[in-house]
Amino acid sequence: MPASTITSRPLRRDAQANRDRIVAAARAAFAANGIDASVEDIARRAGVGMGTLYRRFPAKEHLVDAVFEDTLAEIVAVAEEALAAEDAWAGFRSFLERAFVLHAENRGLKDVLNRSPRRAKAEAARMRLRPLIRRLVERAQAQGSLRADFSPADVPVLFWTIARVIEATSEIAPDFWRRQLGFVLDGLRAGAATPLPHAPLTTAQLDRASGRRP
Amino acid sequence: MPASTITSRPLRRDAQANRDRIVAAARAAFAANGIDASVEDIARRAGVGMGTLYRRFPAKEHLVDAVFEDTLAEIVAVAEEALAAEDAWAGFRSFLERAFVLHAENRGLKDVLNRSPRRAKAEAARMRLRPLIRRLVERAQAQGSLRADFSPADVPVLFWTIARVIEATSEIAPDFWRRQLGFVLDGLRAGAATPLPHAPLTTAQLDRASGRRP
DNA sequence: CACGAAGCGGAGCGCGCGCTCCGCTTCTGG
DNA sequence: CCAGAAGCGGAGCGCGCGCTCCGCTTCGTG
Repeated sequence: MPASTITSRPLRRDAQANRDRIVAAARAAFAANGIDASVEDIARRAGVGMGTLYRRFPAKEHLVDAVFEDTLAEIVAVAEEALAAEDAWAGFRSFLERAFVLHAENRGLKDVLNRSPRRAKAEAARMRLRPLIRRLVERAQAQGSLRADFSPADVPVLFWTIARVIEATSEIAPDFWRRQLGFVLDGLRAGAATPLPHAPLTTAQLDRASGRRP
Repeated sequence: MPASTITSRPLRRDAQANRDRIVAAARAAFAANGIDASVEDIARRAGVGMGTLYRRFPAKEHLVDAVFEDTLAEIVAVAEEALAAEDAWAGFRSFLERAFVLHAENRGLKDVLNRSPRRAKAEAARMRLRPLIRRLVERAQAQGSLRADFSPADVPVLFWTIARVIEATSEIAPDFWRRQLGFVLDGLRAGAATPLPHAPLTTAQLDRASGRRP
């Protein structure tokens, strides 16, 4: 995987090396400090000046896209693998667990998935994910293991909640989120179901809720 | 309730009126925009200058304390009332529900409860709350309704998670958080219990997790 | 090897934040 | 009623952020 994008002539050798160092530094910074890691910090870690960084990535958002492209693809892959499991409950559960491991490894991931609309790459990933999640849910309900009143639209809500736990505890007890997920999963089994006091979010509501930072 | 604090001579009449308007404006601003509402915005809403505001409240934190004192007391009261219920499960549940209603009504509350250490009033409220929560939990476990492996230290985690849902949805579907709480509560009933993959947080870990903003 | 295109560094801008400073205004007790 | 204590407004400071600009350096091709 030699250069940036396919368009435009290849970069000069030194420029390409700098670009790689910038992406690596950004990956590390975003993983450690979340998406709010400062551009200046990233440039310093990469050993380049601000000008260099901004010629390659005209806005911070481009940098974010470059860094998280792989991770987003990985989430999709995790969902696809989960669909291949014979036991639908195990698949559903493994999708959640593996997706949260990715969150725990990279503090910036939750910001990319939730924050501010028009993050093109993240939007694309969400679109690819949506039908996979629907099938994971419906399959587990058909097998009678997942409660019938659970909705695919509840999955993003699970992400909000567990990501919050990871945010609070990842440096203190990195696996603690598994406990909270345990409580929730116990509440999602068909046998545990009790009538719910509220309907799931509609797709439109979810879209609105996923891009808040007024 | 005439003046600011008992200490020092009473304020001049106009000054006291301004103080009241500042607190009211701050309450509205924090409720609507969270604790990050700007001081300038608060001064504008109150119709006073920055100088006026800062004479009365030498730092934003003092303003926060003044505004949230009542709400914190209310949470404690809610816990005490919940302890008076005969059915321990109903008490536990009603404590959570009423505390989350307060969160939903005031976007700033979660910031006050979680953010940055040494928020004196909030710390005091946490201390008063801790034994009440312990009794709520142990009582419900003794009655056999709450799963035995739930720990009082898991209650703050519930607050993190449901507060996150409220943050995302309060303007879109103000009661939606009740759905997520429903899933979780179903997982907390004794009958739903399945072995958990992680121990609860220790008190020290909770303290460290409750003051993050690096 | 020389020279133009490409790349580079980092000082500095604009913004919004919490907060300060100080010359002017208003209340109130004797 | 009037001095002076108390209160007041808002321009402006320092900070950290994302981002820009431009004079200098380096690459690599003819």
